[in-house]
Amino acid sequence: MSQLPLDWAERVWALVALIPEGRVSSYGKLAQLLGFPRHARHVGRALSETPPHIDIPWHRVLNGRGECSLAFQSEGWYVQMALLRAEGILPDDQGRVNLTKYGWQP
DNA sequence: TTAGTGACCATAA
DNA sequence: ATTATGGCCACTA
Repeated sequence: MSQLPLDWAERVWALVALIPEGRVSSYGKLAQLLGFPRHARHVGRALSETPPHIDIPWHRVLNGRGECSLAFQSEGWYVQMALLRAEGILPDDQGRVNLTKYGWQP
């Protein structure tokens, strides 16, 4: 299961669950909020290991440039794009989300 | 033990 | 605007 300390992953999931519909955040931002400013990679890792029964808005987490960090046009990429569009978050011409506009702060 | 990798990021040209 | 570079740290081989 979790290759990362379980408490860490659970903190990530709990924080992601707080992101309201129509807003987004980034890996680095979440790591910062959790008190580990340079651990962005571990936020991504925790999300990649989210068990199916944990229901959180993982699609609201993008990289620091407002882009989807999943492989371009991969299965997950399409899913994330669709979920974002479904809640009114529309990427710009470059396929990116404006973080200053949609970015979430607790 | 070392080297490579990754749903990352800040900074510098 | 874009690339390049160095840093980050847990995991794996």
